[in-house]
Amino acid sequence: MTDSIELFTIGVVERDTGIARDTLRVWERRYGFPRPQRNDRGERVYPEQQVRRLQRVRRLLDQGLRPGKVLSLNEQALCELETGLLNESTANNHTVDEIMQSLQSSDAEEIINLLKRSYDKQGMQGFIHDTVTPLLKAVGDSWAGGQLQIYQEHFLSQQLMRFLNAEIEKLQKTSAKPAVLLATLPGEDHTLGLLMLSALLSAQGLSVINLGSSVPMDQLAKAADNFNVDIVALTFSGAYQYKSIRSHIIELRQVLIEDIDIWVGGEGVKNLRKLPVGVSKFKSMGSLPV
Amino acid sequence: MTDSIELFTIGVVERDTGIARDTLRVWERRYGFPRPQRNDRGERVYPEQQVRRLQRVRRLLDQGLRPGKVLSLNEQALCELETGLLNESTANNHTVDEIMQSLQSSDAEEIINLLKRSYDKQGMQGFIHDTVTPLLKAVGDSWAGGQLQIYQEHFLSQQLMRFLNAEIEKLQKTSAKPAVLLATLPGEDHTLGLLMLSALLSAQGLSVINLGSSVPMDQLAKAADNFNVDIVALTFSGAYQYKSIRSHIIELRQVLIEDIDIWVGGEGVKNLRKLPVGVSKFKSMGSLPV
DNA sequence: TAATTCTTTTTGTCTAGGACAAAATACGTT
DNA sequence: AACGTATTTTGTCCTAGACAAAAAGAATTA
Repeated sequence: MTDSIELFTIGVVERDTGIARDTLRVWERRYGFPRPQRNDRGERVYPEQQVRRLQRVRRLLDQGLRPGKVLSLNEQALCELETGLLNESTANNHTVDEIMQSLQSSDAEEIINLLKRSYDKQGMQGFIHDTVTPLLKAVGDSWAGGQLQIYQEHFLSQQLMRFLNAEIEKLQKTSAKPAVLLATLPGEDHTLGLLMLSALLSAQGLSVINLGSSVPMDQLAKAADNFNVDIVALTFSGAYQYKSIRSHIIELRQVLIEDIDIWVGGEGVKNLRKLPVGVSKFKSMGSLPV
Repeated sequence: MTDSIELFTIGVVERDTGIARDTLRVWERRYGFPRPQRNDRGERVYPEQQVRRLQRVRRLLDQGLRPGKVLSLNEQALCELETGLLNESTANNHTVDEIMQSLQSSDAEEIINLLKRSYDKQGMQGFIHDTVTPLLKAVGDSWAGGQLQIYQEHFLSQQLMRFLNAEIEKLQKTSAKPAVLLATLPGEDHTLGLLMLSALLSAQGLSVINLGSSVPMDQLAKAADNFNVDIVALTFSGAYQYKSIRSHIIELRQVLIEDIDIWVGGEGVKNLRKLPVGVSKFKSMGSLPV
């Protein structure tokens, strides 16, 4: 085998980390990291280790930390920061532990079985609240701790999405009322959260129209109008800045007909108090303002 | 209302056309198109019309034409070139027409019914090949022609995803062989294509592990190893940087064990000719190299 | 305590035109 | 027709500065 370390060009790193070229270069200039080698042409080439670290950095940034804080850290400080963000709320949950174990051993079948069993036992509300939510949290922590590969996270997401979609399909009632329009605004990619909500609402007999992620506001308004819904529900992940969330909500309230209620939820709106009239907040997936 | 034309920054154009910034700039320098305006900061801003044309240009490049030929053309010559290459494949398809109509009138129920009926009649292969694929094409054309709202496209995507996921869930067989790993590389978001493929393969009795979109290559290799699959299948949409697809495939071939076959498909690889040993291409969703 | 306003700092995106290798084409030979 | 070589085409990467949008901090109001 070769003992040369694998090296990646800036284009590859851009794709694999989701960080733009220009940003990679300016980070190097400002914070001293990443510090790629150069090939014979004088072009940046990034060793694998730095790419990995960039992926970890990105994870932290997605959680709301700022580049200035994260990028100038050494390895040890970065680790501490990561573990510091681990939520200790790992309330013992047997099912979650089992699923995590199956995930570690790449046992696809077992994961599916465990999910099904858990759902059959708990019903939709319990399943989402007591299994899926803590499971996702456990996955996030595990990833930050380096015990989980990205592909394992992807795999689990896909399994969950398929499972939820399949159940929604079964639950779907025609022309039930009230009708809910579900979406996230541009910049927000968390499809899984939407699906969870969609499943919950469907289970409660509501008619759900899920538009998926990254729907521009004008489109949202048009859709609400044309589908003739009673409620528009949005989710905001923690990465969203609360100030812009507020203004977005206000804007949406102005665009929509008064008759239509607005529901907002997700980590991003947790600390939001005063809301415009006609806007409700659901704190957890369990407590919907139905 | 404002009568000002909508203007897009180079970053947005990059996203919407799949053409890299640097490429957009160098085209401007070399061929004189695109020729964006400048804002007060001196930055390029592209009028909507030029973005549309860039998308058309991309289609032509994807069909094998070269930038030097296409970019220096005037509007009329471009049109002639396009009509010369027009696929006459707009075979009348009643189901597709019906669905498009329901989409226009925002009739959610009817869409679902039509999909189900079509699937029951045709089976998975026929459904994907004769309904979904032409439907997506129709949606694309309709969108390009400005007759369809973004939200309508989103809505249809969600319906299709749910439907396919539900069917896959039913079809799923445990420990069937051979096993296929499914994913797209980073930068490629077209989840729906993956789902279609996943459904087809499942219907043919294969065991499918779908990792979803944007999986870094190293993760793909690890996953293939840990899940012990026989085949890795990737899809590339037309929006993918066509130049880089080949090098990606070659890279993947080097990373994977020889025993594992590689399948590639999607609009992006349509015009790819020479492929490395151990790499197969499936042209349409119907013609899988099983 | 929570929302609003103002100021300062941080951060990502954009610019220029040159350079160069990889891919595609054209040409010449067996 | 198949292959090797020369030429053209084409995409990606470079530098270092600029600047607005976003976020944080400070001060004020309800």
